[in-house]
Amino acid sequence: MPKNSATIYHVARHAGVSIATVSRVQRGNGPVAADTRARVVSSIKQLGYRPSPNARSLAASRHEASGIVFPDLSGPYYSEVIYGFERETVEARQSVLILGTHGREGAEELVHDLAARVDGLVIMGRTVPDRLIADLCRLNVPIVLLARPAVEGVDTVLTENRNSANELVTHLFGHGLDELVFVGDPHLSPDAAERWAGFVDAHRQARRRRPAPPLVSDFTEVGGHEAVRGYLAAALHDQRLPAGLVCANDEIAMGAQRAARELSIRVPGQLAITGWDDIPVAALVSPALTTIRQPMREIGSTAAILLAERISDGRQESRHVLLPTSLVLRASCGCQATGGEIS
Amino acid sequence: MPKNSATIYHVARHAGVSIATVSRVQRGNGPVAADTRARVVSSIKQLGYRPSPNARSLAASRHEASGIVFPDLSGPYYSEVIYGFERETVEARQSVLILGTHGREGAEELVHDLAARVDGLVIMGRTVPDRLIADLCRLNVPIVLLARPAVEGVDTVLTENRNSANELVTHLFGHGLDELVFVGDPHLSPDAAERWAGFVDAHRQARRRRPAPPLVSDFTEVGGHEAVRGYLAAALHDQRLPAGLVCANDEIAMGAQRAARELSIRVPGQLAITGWDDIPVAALVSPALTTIRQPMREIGSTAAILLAERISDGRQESRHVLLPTSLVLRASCGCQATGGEIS
DNA sequence: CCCTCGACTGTAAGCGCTTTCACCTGCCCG
DNA sequence: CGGGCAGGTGAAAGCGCTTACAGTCGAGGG
Repeated sequence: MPKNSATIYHVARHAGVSIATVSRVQRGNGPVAADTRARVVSSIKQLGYRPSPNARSLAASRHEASGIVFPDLSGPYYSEVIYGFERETVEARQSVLILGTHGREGAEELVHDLAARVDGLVIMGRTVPDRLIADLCRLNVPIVLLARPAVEGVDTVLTENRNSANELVTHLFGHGLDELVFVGDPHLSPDAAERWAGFVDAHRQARRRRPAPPLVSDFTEVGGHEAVRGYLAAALHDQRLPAGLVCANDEIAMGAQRAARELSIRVPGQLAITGWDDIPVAALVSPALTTIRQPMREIGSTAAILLAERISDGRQESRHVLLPTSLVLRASCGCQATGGEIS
Repeated sequence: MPKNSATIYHVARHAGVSIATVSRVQRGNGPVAADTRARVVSSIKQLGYRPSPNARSLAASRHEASGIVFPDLSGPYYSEVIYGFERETVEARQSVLILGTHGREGAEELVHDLAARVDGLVIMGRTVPDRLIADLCRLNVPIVLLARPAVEGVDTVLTENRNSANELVTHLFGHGLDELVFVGDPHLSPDAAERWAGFVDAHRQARRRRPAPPLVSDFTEVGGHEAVRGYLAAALHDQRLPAGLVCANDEIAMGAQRAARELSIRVPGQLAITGWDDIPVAALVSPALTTIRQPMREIGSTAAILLAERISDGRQESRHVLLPTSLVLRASCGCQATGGEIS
């Protein structure tokens, strides 16, 4: 029973060559005579040799791995981004390390640890303080930031927010919906801030009254439900129901729908509700959710590609990718369309 | 500008000690005089030293990392399991590597690679062939299997399936629902096979006619929708609608609901629909889905704990954990309850 | 006063690889 | 027939750490 796997020395001895030759065969770089190669290859197979990634990393000072850092790992948004990232990264023969900070105490230390184990890092939104980013940059760790305004020296992947929000709101105005309320917290994420800005833009461009301040909610279904339920109950009491709720993401919108259902408010009859992201269930709920589609997997895969460029091609100048979004019109805003889309 | 981070040698020189002492201070094991320690600690801080995980792994032959392998990374089920796993694993000061096989060609090689980078592996269901598991066992890689029948020499985490399925079906019989159809593919996963078995059990125990064979579907919403839509359309034509659909997971059930809606079949009025897993949206759709709750995060965290036991405590005998599930009664089976639960 | 012992500390041998350099063939060309 | 030149190959120096093992030194006991 081979206690632990064979090393390069075992292979070398078995094939009657030096470890240098084994290394060359296995990496496929240096010149090796055909018969020698055959002998070594056969030994490798017989002994079931596989090089230790650790030793290799140490000697070559690269890791063949990249990491991705999230504030949290739950919910469809993150999981889809990870999906795209993992797929692309593994395709490039790199391992994937993930880390959720979960608002932990020692999060910064964990990120540093992670950074020491990978060739590059993708970091989501405001997961970590700017100082940490700067630290890592100074250590020459390639970094790609997701959904976070561009920073000097690192790449970023963003999705269009402001114009799409404008477009969405303008569409709602077109339905004759007048008083709209934004649900979410612009301070909680750069994305949300942009969406709120676009919301305000649309009002200004349509020469409407300045909209009410955002109905503050975190980005969960439960948070959205709670905020919206309280708000709608009061509005119902005052007989001043708004015409529509523009939610900062789909989960809030789902919570809003639930609140409306509980209060017997018809959607979209009495109240339009829109979301953001187009998470998989948005199309399945009833009424189906009008929302802005974000290419979530593509965010992940784009980040992976940018990172790979930095790592292998040694690109230095920073790139900033802005991915397009699309307005997905469904029933919840008052459209008859069940799945129609306008890009 | 420090090109790359400081090594143990830099710290040693800076503090005027040997690298052994630095190592001792930093690992906190060997005896070190208080003042020496202070000096070294200060140097470490000043130079921003952090030990290279690679070098450490190589020297100590452990990785301080564990890996998790999935067939796919999309959908709420996997993401929740990963959530639980990541959380627990990071808590134990280990890094987390993830790998999705996505039915790739070189998947086995990738798993082997992964195995070489971690201290232990969690593997989901039938993601990889038995032979690979055996290979890894032979290499002394600690392994925890998820949702997969126990195998000699490795740990497993399972959830209760058969009895719960029985209980669910019996409940449906209680609603006076007679002809039930199981939707899913018992051959695709051990879990599904058990659920089907429980479904059959319930029929036998209630002395009913042997149920119709499963309506085959993969585990996605789209797959479920397609299978169910075709089936229901035909059933509608023959005027032989079944009383209920027992879906192998919630996503299939969501697809089934959509199909029913499209065909104007009332749920639960004309057709009861149940799912499995209790994914977050199950409670939010309308009608809310009756389902069996699986403790998804707990599956992940339990796996992490078992793995940690194997790794650090060096436990040898294999353990098999069976996690309980609970029947969650909602509207889609005909219950009035909106969120009631029976454990 | 010498020896023993324990608390510290340093030396050095790996861990398993990559990579540089030097060396050794033949072989071709002048 | 000698020199140059590749293509092959091996020796060896790291990569940055951990960890025996071997010192060193002051204190305490015989």
